[in-house]
Amino acid sequence: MSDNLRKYFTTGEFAKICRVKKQTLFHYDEIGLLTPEIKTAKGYRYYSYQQYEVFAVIELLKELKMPLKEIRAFLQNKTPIESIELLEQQSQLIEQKIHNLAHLRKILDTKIAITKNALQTDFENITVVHSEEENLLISESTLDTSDKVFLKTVSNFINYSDNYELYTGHPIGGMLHRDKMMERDFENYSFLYTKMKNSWQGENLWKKPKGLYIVGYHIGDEMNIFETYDRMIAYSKEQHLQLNGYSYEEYILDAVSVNDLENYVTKIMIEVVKG
Amino acid sequence: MSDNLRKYFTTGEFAKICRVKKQTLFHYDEIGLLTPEIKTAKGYRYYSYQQYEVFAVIELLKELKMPLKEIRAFLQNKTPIESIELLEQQSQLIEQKIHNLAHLRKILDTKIAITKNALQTDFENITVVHSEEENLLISESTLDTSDKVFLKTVSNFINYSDNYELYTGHPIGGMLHRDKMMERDFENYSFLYTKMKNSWQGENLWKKPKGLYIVGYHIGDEMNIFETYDRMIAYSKEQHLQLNGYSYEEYILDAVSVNDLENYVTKIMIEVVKG
DNA sequence: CCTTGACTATACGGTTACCATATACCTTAT
DNA sequence: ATAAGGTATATGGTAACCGTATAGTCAAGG
Repeated sequence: MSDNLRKYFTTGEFAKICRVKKQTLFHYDEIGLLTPEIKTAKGYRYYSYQQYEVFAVIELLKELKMPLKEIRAFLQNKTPIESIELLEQQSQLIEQKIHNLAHLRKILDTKIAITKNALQTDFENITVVHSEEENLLISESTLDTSDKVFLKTVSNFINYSDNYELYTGHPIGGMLHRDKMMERDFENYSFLYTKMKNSWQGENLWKKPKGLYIVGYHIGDEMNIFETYDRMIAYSKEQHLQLNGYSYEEYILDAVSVNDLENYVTKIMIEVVKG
Repeated sequence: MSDNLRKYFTTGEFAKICRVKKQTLFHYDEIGLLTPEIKTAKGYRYYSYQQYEVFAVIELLKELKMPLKEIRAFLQNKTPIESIELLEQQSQLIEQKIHNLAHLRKILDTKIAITKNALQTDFENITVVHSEEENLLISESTLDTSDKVFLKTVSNFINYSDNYELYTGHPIGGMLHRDKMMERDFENYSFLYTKMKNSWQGENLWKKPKGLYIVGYHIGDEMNIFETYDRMIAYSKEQHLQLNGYSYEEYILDAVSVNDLENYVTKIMIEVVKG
């Protein structure tokens, strides 16, 4: 190795330090992102160990999803002040990302909890349970709307809950009024809803009342949900319970945890009173 | 719209809800990741609003850098138990990512602080400062080593500090012994170092002693660093200060914040005693 | 000094997850 | 019935690489 090549890494060595493929360094050289400090007449590349710092910054910015072109533009043309500005922006961005990841984690944990719960449930049994008050986020009314308006409402609802980071992993359910149930108009939901953390206060909030609910599970296509409603209504009569307010329907096993429509499970909770 | 197409979104509508391009949904259909619930004879796609939940999960897993193929495999072939397992893994993974991002942020903030500091510094002035004890992580000895061994040591040092997440954004500096300074053997570092948080305890720790240091700044290529050393040594004589222990050299402006080698700035701190 | 084995560079094709655009077709509102 | 606007398919392009083949280079040992 000629004298002025001392203390320089070859591409392979430098790649090992950086924990990337040689290819990646070739690529970075090609696009002018990170060129070796020395390039011999024969085309051999030599990197100084100080260049590792540059590589580390590239990696960092890449991790934050900045395109290589932008990283190059930044590295090629900057003053210390511009550099500080960019780095401060990125620092902020990291904070946002952490926040976002924490939110994603909450969603995952909710989904896990719901699925675990479903696994311990006997879907054949109809039961009566006492439920505490719950906070629900609800859509605009979807009662007796045209399909078009219904879709618009769904769309608004999803966007709203996404915008305000209100989606917590709980499924989007439907509220069916007792009257519609009696009319066997099972698809005519009054509202869509999704569960909120109990502390949340805001617009479009619905307090699902505390009290007695008949709980049943419908397995398979929602098309046939009337079958389960029939069983539950029959049960209510046996138990001398009167339907009251709304029925709350939500998937507890869906495409995320099972394969076929036949295995989907919808939980149905109908508000009732003794009488 | 035929009767059984009611309450379904077209590709464009669904794309809007999902905040992606239609193209993306075409793509997902093509690779069998998310196929619309209904496809007419004419090839028109219709998505149910429940499919949004599936899309949301896909997005989430994608965010965690899972390849679409794997997401598809997961969605196509699973039991609730497998599903829970995977989601729990991902939840863990998010924790790691958050941890990692927090670390990246620390690195950024350190670099910002260093650069800001540099901007307020007059590089022409040589000063004497009293410095408190500092924790440094140091490499194996690089004194009088061959170039090859030196490079191996650098490589080990970088890997070590990366492995243990000890890289905090502080530059990798060099420690030059007084004797080598006097011999004008300016490239013969005894150790490489990088600054640690003061709380850190572990192997390869060096306590940079508290006491007096002559501080100077070298602008440009390190090749000519002897010029700055000469000025500093002359200054030490004027001030009746004796060189003692080591000189600590580190970049405070490098390729990350300035463009050309000529604008790089190396901070030099030489341990001294009155005498 | 020459050979040998390990390493290097270049080139070319392939991959993933899309985006843009052109063309032809379909739907719905008037 | 027609126009406006939305849809599907096809094709080509992009980013940031990875894999592999080929040929050239280096450096250590005999």
